[in-house]
Amino acid sequence: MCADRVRLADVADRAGVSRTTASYVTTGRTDMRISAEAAQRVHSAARELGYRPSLLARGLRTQLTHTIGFVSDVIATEPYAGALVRGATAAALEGQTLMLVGESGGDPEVERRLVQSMLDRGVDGFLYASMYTKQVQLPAVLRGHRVVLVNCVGRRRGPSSVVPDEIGGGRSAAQLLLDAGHRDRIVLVGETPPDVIAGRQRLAGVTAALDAAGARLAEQVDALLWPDSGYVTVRRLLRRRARPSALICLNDRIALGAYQAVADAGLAVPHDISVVSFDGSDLAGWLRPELASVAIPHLQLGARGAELLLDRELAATQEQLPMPVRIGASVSAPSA
Amino acid sequence: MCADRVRLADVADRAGVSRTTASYVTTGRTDMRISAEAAQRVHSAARELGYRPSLLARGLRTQLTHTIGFVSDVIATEPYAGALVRGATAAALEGQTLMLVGESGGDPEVERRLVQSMLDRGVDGFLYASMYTKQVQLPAVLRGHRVVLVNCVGRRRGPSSVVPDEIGGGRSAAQLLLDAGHRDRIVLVGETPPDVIAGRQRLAGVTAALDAAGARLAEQVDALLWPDSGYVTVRRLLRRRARPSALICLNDRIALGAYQAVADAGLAVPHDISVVSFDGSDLAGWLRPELASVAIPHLQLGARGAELLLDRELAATQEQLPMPVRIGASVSAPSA
DNA sequence: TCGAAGTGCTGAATCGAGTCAGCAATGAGA
DNA sequence: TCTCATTGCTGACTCGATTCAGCACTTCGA
Repeated sequence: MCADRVRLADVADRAGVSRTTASYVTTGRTDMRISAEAAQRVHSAARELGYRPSLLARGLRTQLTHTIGFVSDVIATEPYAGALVRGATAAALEGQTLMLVGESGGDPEVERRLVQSMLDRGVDGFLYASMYTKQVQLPAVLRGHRVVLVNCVGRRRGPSSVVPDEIGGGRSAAQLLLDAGHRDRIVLVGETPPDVIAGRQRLAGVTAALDAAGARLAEQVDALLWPDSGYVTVRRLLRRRARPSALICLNDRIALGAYQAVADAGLAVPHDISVVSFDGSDLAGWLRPELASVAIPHLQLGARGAELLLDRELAATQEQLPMPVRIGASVSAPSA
Repeated sequence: MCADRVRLADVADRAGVSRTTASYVTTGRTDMRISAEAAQRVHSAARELGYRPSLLARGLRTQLTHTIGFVSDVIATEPYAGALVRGATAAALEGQTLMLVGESGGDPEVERRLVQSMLDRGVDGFLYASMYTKQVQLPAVLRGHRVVLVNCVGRRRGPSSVVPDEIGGGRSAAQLLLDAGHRDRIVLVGETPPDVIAGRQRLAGVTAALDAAGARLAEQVDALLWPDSGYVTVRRLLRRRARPSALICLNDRIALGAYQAVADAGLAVPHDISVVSFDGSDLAGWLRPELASVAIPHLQLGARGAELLLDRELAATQEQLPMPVRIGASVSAPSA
């Protein structure tokens, strides 16, 4: 590319030392004895020439490229999950490391090619992320390599993983409603399929918090994780004789549908019905009234994942990050 | 990393040829004469051993790493722009190339470090993207390297660039309203600062299309590109004696604010007022009625940018991609 | 005065490929 | 029989770093 790259040899020449000495100085090794004067000369030469070591050459020798791979199923479809990538790149950069990004779209064959391509480039490790917190089967190509799972967990005691504390999140959501005085007319809206951990754990957290307070979940109604499904489901709920006093929606898009259904029914949030939700996406802040939502800490998930991966000794840990509550005006005391 | 990597030497040994011959066969060079039989033996050996060339070593020699760098100001804040990254990685992968991703957050110093780090890793070129279509000053470190600007343009005849056809997009938006019968009570909502090309060109396209049809833009009112600003602005608009018959919002979030203001005023979209917008984000599909929106082709921008970059001969071209119209139910004939 | 220990540095090998110049065998033509 | 291409292949160097073993020189104690 740039033919006139400054090499270590150039620095050595200018400093009047051997390449060996120059190498020891630039890499900051102290186990070899170098006079302070010589070290100084090398440093000056490097600065004057604008020397930057070729990480290709260095990586070839040291088997360390200071580059990691980020492999996920889908990034773009989950609009706000870009924050996960962002957190990871930022934390990686902090550790002088860059990130190769790839998306499989859920296709195992694409995933295999992707991982192989990254290995060909000598990556130091992998972040393996999924967009919904779920249990995954680590692909065979990744076995034997440094991997940190982000937003997903392996089957057995596999590699390290970082996930949101969904149970705690569920508790927080329930607590918001309990604090406002809701007791037994609370409905959870959203499906909880077996492989998606998030839903089941949130449900568990909600139930636990309600039980502990002597309250109870009136019902769980299924809904796909999209606005129109939330709309249809909540509209049906509101037509019943006994209207819920509060809804816990499994994500902000369902909550958007719920808002629309509530408005259609001539009711108002939170006066007639309170709503809390999960995601903590921008959308929550755009709705009127602002939606109270238990946030998925995307940025922190990515950042912590990268930190764990770059950590010298990678003990197999399963970390849970807190889900902060995004406060909103969508909760008030139950009416009627 | 994995100590037991299969090297070219292993393949050569197994095939009973020299490393040179093995190299010529695996890289598919034909200018050196190799018997079909020997080539066959090398291919078999490579397949049997599962040989994958080290792109580190190859890159060191050939100055080609099949890796590109993606540098942008902000990715995560623009939720749907992740599609841009996705399009770019997909197109790059198509060309056997992976992408290093970095975000400067708008800080020139971070940007410089980022670019340098990528250069240290021997990237073959750069995609330099911004999240709003604007004019940028190419950072000094990038000068002299292969660069394609994505969603932004340089000052003079600089490197190649790919941007949406914002003028055409403006035309499309206006045409939607013209077709529905709107003439002279159309208001454009959103600010058009000098450095953001998108806004100014959309305005130009809208005006051109209206003029051509003998219609005219009643007014342009400033609003920040967020829902609450849109809400406040549109609410003020609706209180006037002469209500607009249609709004052209500069993005979907402003349109969301507009929807809220319309509902608050006891009016309905599109019966009392039509709305078209720009972005074509998921949000447009979530609103009721669905929002007609002129889409930013994020996926195509990224993909085309990567294609241009990987193209052997990189002539300096300025490409404009069409902005497809996302149809919706937010437009109807003017009432009153 | 001599050897041992310590100091400061360097030559040459290595990582895993690509690449150039040239060598040995074969066959064709004079 | 003696060139002279042509065919098929290989040895040795290179990319730009890291790293090990060891060399020359001083200093110090006996």
